[in-house]
Amino acid sequence: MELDDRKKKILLAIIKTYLETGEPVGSRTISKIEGLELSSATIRNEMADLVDMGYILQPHTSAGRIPSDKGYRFYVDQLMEEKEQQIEERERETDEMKGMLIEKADKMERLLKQVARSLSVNTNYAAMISAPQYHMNRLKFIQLSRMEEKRIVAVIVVEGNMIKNQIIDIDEPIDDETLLKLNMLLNTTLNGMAIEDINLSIITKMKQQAGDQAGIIAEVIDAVAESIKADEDLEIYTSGANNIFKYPELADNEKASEIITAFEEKKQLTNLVYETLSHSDEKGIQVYIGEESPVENMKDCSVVTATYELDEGIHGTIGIIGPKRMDYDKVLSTMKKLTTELDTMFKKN
Amino acid sequence: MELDDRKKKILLAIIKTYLETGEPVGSRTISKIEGLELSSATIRNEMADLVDMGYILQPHTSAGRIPSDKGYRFYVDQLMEEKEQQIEERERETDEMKGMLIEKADKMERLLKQVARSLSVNTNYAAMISAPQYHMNRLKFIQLSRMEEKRIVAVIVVEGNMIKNQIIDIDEPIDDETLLKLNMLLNTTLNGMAIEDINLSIITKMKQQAGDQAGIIAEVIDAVAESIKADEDLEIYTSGANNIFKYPELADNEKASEIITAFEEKKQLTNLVYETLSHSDEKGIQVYIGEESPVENMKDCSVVTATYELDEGIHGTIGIIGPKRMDYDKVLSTMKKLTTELDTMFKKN
DNA sequence: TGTTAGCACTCTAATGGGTCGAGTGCTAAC
DNA sequence: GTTAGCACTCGACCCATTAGAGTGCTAACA
Repeated sequence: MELDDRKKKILLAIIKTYLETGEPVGSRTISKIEGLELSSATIRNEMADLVDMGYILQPHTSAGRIPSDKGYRFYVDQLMEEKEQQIEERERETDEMKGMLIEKADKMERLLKQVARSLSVNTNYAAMISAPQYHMNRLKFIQLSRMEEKRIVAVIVVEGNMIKNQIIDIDEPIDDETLLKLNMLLNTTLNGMAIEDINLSIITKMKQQAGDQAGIIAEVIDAVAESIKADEDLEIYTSGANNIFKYPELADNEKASEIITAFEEKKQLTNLVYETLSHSDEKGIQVYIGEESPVENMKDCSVVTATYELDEGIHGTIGIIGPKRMDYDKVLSTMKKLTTELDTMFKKN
Repeated sequence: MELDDRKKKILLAIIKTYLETGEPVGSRTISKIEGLELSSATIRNEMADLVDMGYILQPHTSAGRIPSDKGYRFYVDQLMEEKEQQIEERERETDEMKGMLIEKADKMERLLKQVARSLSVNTNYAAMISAPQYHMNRLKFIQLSRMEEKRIVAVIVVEGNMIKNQIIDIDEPIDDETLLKLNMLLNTTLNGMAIEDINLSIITKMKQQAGDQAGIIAEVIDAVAESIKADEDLEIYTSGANNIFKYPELADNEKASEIITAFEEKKQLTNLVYETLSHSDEKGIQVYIGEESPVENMKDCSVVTATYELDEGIHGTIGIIGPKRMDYDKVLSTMKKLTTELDTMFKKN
């Protein structure tokens, strides 16, 4: 069977009505509301077809219909196409929502928290944001300083001005000259290098150049290298998890517990971020409906994600988690505006 | 009316039974279980008295009784006294729960997360832990390095080896000599000082000593001072918030939402930490029952907190949030063990 | 051949009565 | 002061009934 024009119209009408009311919609409702001017009986026949084709579901025999995942998918794809075509309109809207953001964020962390908060407050869904991923990025600056006699602090700055610290305990004191030499060596060798490209052979080469294979210098170099390579946990900030209680279909104990767990053990969200980043070239915004979700605990939700760009090659992810009958229209707009705003904001800094 | 010995016994029996079953307990239950050997009728009379005195509640006329906040308070106080007296016994137990903790934590952050997790998993309640407060603490080391021509990175180490970073943009280049001088000045002036004691007059004095009231040096000194004084958000890690869904009395939408919100907007937990720290000299562990809770959103829970000591004057807080009918006995033991273990662990490092 | 009116049918949600059982409060006797 | 005994209360559960929304099917219509 084919999804002809009339079926499409009816399907969209069903979904829109359901998004508004949250209740199964019957044939009479559609027959009245539409510009289609068809009787409820006709609608019923078409609806039966749509059920067969898997776009809508019948909770039980004598109830109305609700959209299936496939139905939502159809709706969202439709919506995305429309969005594409009204870019000029967006310009205007961007101004309207300026107030939505972000007073003055001195620190990245605070900014991210604010963004998450603003997202959840504006949409009434749960929101998350990941700190930008600088993993693929280049070293910019390394500095070792002696803090105490047998203790060095290493400061490592990465492109994008993110800073790592590491305190290194050494077995015997190190003199100023050696420290200076070591600083020079580290900087000349490593600056400008991608973290990924730092490997054992480079480290060995450094040790050789330092002329000391076994002593303190090797020790320090190893510690620095380890600290550089150390996989930082991907920082993720969340906001508005409590919003899920506003939607009865998510608010029962079991589902709520699953979602809350996912939010708390950021690990699952981390997967979501990686998944999003790996697809980020395709399109700005991605929508995962129900079973499509890459996060096991969110199979009953819809998840909308987008990437923002802090700087060449430094990406982060924002996401919204809500019920499947989410106001996709609003969420997509909000996401699009927000990412654009973030992008321009970062370009300025 | 007075709480005589028999009433106490009955009250305790009621509370213990309720803690086990979670259901209102009737007079017959008590009359059977007890070593008191009283008939249910007698128990009933005593129970009526206990209701009058506010230690227990009657959900409705023909139901059993449940403890009131006042009742729980009585029970917990009782329990705390007992705990005091069995310190020697604890030695043995400490071994048993070694496995509970903590493999090898390279970073403070990871350690704290592990502790929180271990707490929530072991107790089946929600858990939180605050990073140690180093606010009242002393500066140990300051280092300015030039990163780019007009950009300096400041590294500030505080007692307890906690590190702050600050990138400072300056208007014009700074030469090596000045930077060195500045480093010396900052370290000689500020090292060993409590952060609290750094005030405007000290900063002004530094500027005078540097011999430059308006130029780059003043600029840098100001930036460093600001960074030192900047109030870091108190870091709080949580775990097992989803545990609240295991307790029906907390799992309805409204209450769950409140608790989850408190966990997510760490602000309320911050209050809890401050409250606990301000009382920490009284006693190791504190129990807040229902209305006693300093956190508005947790009026339906019980909250158990304790402080740990990382180093002289550096304290943190751990907390457990659960239903009022919490297994106080177990929670108190776990807390006590954990704080001791944390204390010794930090002493070692 | 597609559309529609009509009607029997299905299923849920809501309502109300009836029963059961746990537990109380009170009284009278020990 | 303690206890046995008993009437009473109240929620939990079960069941039958009803109302209403919505369907699916058939037969008639354009």
